[in-house]
Amino acid sequence: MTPVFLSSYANDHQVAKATPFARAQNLHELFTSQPREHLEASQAAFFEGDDAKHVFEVAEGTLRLFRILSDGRRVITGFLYPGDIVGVLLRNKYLYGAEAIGPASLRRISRKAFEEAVADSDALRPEVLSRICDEMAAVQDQLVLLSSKTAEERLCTFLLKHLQRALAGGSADAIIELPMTRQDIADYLGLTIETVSRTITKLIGKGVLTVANPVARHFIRIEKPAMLAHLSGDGDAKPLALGSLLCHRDRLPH
Amino acid sequence: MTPVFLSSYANDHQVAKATPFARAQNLHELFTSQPREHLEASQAAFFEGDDAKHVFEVAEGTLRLFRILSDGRRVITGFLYPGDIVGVLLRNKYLYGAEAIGPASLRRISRKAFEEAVADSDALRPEVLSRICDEMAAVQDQLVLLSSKTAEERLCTFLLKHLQRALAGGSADAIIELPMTRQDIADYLGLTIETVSRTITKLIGKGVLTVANPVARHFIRIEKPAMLAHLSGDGDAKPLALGSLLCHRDRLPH
DNA sequence: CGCTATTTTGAAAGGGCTCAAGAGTAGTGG
DNA sequence: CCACTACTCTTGAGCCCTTTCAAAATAGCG
Repeated sequence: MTPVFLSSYANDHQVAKATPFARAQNLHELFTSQPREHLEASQAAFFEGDDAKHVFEVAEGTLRLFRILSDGRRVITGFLYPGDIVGVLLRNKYLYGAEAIGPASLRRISRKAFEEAVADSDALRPEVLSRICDEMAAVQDQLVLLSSKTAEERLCTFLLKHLQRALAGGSADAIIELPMTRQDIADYLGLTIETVSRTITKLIGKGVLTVANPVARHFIRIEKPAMLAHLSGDGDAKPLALGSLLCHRDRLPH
Repeated sequence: MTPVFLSSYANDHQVAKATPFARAQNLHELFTSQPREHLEASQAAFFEGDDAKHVFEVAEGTLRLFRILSDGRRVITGFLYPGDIVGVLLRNKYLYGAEAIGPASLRRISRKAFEEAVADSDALRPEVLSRICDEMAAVQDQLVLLSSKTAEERLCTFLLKHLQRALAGGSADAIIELPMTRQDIADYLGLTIETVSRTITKLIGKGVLTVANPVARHFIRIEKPAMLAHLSGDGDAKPLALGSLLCHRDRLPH
């Protein structure tokens, strides 16, 4: 929550003239010509309830999306990583706040320009839909996690997702970086910070993971990925096998 | 889970020829010329993992959207009411199953026809976006509910939402119908059926609501709407006042 | 009226929370 | 270099809410 905003910010209407958004072949290109805006740790890009006037793309760093409840509690609804776009799926107000976990930078264009570009482009629309699908799928998974998983399952699911992201990103070893604090993880998983800490300790005890000591507690090495996956509770047994087999005849024909 | 599918089902490619979807002024019109398909109680329209070949509109009744976990537990991710459309926001497979709570009927068109109609119509696209926004907002709210609300708050939130739906629908009195079973409510709120039952009993004890005896337990009269709202935990104190006021200077300028 | 499914109620156990203190990690300045 | 402070994280003990297990009551239906 420290102040000061350093980077210069160019009015996006000027930029809009210079760069014909209509020619963009993918959403990323909409942002490439925009100036990078830098965020300090804990600095917010916007708050819940702000007028949603811009769409942002994360250039560097990690952001947290959060809502503050009336009793002061915070719920983290998701994290944003480089390449992620935020601000698309809403009416007039942002549904959540977004703030940098560490130093971060992003680019923005106005919602108006974004929507016009998407409306005019047959290439962009499917990508928007595709990203929205991913986002919805992620929120649904989170919903399942919160409604029926234990603390250990939640944490393992969380770590597993990060492991998959790291491996997909080309990382050879099973070391994952968790830039967010324990409190962030707790608020994301619907637990307390104490439970997160205790559960990590328990997983270390089981030999599932170790903390990469030297640098910080924010780097974790997964020693037993298979066990992690098993403990995550996302059934090696296919979730839908039962329903499909037992009730196949009850389905509407097609 | 009883079998038998009664209504005749016309291949939607034939129908597509007869009705030019491109002329539809709203999404509802896409379905009006389609035959109604009837569902018995507990009969599924589709299951999680099925190829997502159709988009459905609910004509009558209530459906539940659910996922079955590997350990057999069920999570209900939402309910569908008349006028709701399902099957839009996904890639190739349905992310959840959908089954009728009581007798229900729906209309369908192929995803291909739906997507073509939407792609061709400047009138339809905003409506799709608008509905997706609502859905995302609802899931986000559910996420907050599951991650930080108590059993009583969850149930009150649930009842309040139904009350608002009933009042918005023109219902003069504060009686709401809950067509779903207690087990459905439990699976939706991330609780057990016993806790749901006990919490309702407690709310009756507080005078917040009464059960409309004659017909069934599925009709509930809200005696103290204000208290219900208060107990729902969605703060009469604005959730974002704190963040907005304290940290206004930390936000990115715009 | 009897059968079944759903709901309610009761008692006991458990998992995560709360409260509280201790340990490790920076960053600052003498 | 070492206090000093501030912050994050870990660990401990007791409690509470929800779950679990079990049984009774009520509703739905042939």
